[in-house]
Amino acid sequence: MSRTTLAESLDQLLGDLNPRQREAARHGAGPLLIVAGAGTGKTTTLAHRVASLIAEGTDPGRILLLTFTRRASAEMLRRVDSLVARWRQLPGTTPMTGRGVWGGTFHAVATRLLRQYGQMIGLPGEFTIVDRSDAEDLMNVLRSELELPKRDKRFPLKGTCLDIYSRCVNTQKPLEPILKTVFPWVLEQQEGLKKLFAAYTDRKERQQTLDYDDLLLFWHAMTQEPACAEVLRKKFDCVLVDEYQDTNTLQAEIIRGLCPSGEGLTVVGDDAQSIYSFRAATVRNILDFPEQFPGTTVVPLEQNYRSTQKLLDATNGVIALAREGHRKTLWSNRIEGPLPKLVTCLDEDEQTDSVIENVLALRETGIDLRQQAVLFRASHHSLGLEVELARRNIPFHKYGGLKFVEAAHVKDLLAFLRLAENPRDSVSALRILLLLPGIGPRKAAQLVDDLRQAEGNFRVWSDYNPPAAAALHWPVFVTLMTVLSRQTGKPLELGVEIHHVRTFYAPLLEQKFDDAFVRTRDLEQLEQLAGRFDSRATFLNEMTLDPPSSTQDFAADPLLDEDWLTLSTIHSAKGLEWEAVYVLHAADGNIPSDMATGSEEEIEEERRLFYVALTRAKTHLHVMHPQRYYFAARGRSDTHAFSQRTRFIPDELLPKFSTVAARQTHGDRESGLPTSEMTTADIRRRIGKMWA
DNA sequence: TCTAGCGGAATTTTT
DNA sequence: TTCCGCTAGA
Repeated sequence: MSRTTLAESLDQLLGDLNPRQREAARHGAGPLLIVAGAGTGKTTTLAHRVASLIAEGTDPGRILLLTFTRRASAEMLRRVDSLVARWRQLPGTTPMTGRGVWGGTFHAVATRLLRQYGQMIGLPGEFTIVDRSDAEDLMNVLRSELELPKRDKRFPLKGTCLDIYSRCVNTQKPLEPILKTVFPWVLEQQEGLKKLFAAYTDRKERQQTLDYDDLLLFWHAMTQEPACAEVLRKKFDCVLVDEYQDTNTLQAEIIRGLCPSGEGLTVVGDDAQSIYSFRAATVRNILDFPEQFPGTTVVPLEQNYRSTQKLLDATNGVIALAREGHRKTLWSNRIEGPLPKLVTCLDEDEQTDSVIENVLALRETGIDLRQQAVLFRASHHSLGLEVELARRNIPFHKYGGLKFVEAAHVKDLLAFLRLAENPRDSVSALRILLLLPGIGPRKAAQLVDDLRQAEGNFRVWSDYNPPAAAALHWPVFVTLMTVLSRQTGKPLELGVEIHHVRTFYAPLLEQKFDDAFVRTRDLEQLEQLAGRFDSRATFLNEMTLDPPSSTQDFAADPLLDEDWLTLSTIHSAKGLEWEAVYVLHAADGNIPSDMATGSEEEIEEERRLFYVALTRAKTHLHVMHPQRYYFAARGRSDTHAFSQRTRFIPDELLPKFSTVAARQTHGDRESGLPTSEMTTADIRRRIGKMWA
């Protein structure tokens, strides 16, 4: 193909982009930083860049595309694929495909690379990954083995220990400064913590498990070791990183290890949307990128394609009050549209009613539930709304908060499979053994040790003489584990394996939980889901790295044509957009959260979080502010406190919103009525008292 | 090994 | 207020 034709075809491929976006997509090999404001077509630009790299002859298998979530990765790869398909139809182009691009989250890519190259650093290929709560359990076991709580009653809890450990690893800083700045109240426990962390590292090594941090840590180690680094560097020609503002020190160092000079490196992000510092992400990565990589080209994207100008005026106003950051003012061609609404409600019940009324009203005008979303700071903020939606039969899907796989019964079931996959996994082994009646921590620990000495052959357990309470279960259990371990006979299909586990586990589940019925259904669904995976190892991998966010996820496929409303934490809503967005609880204490008002940095992060929430909306934005909060115990007390509107919308920003009271936003209510001190919630509470 | 009871700490966001 | 974890006693 001649040069001119290639250039012309590329022009056609990039035809939909604006000049800035095109510059980013066509940029050469030098380090590139795309500062992309909310809704400025970041995904489009990145997808076009990848597609045009492929069009110009880069092997897709030599492109690494790191995204923040699996959802974002799938979307990006889908778009690359369709762009490449379009390019193929243009005259004179050679056949090619967008398939084979290395895409995924840092953790997912790390897993893949470690399975493939881990042997270089002595890592066995069949390691298993433990999730956060498994890691906590292990921390807890070691904590008591080392008798740390005994020595001093105030030794931090397992969760805190893991937080501290994780922060050290992810910031690549020693324990002491971390304790001083982030966990000052446990400074005295420094020695104990050091011992604990050493034991934690040892134990993971012995049982061939990696936690989330290890995935990054080991990948990082490989990029620092000259021989390994060489291999990894040669593997990729181009590395592209999405949501760069939410990477932490370790991740930034991995990137630098892969592209020391910045050659072939593209990062995209928006410092105004950095919301993951609790995971040790640091905005400095994006702010300092040009200094880290001399010769960086910075391309800012400021034309917003998502929202109306009226919404942008308000969101620009909110973020302009931030203390620092790249100043940029987003603008849009979409002039038409309503002002964003600041809706004051008497209390939470009225907030719920108002949201539902408005959702339904917009649906009447042709905006499906799928194009609307309700966003909130903390997972439990949507509880009241969920109850009411369920009562009214309005389908919804909730993202964020407690994951399906974190539920105890699901963890139990997965533990059987984990142990079969990796008999050294003592956390899973302990978990299962403790399920059996008559077996407590002591016996369980002994059995785990026996298994370790027998090098994972489950038949050592058949010699064990169980206490009477476990007599019935024990032989069945040993047989089950022997079969699952695939040490003898023909391996079973994964679905069949899960079925066997379920059969064994059912009576234990009955005993352990009051709501056994619901939980059994979850496990049935898990069995169904397993059919989609080609191996047990992949299945366990996926369940740890990219767990389904709710049981509804299972149903999502067959019901794709059905309409449902999205409920999501603001964190989980990152990168997404809807026609209409409702932000719940825009009151001080919730936004910003009381938990996060300790320092100015924290408050600034809450402000950005609020900004992320607002900028998800394309046309309709409702910011809800309940004025009254009741103190917990329903029915027992009607004491309440009045709330302040979120400090992120101070008086001077009010003109950018239309301020309405919830009761006036819906229906043919008569307006101008006097406001009673009593609300429906009061009445309900009063009635509730009658049978309290 | 299991359970009841007591005292004290924590309460969010996620790979 | 609730929930967690430790301890004591059966």
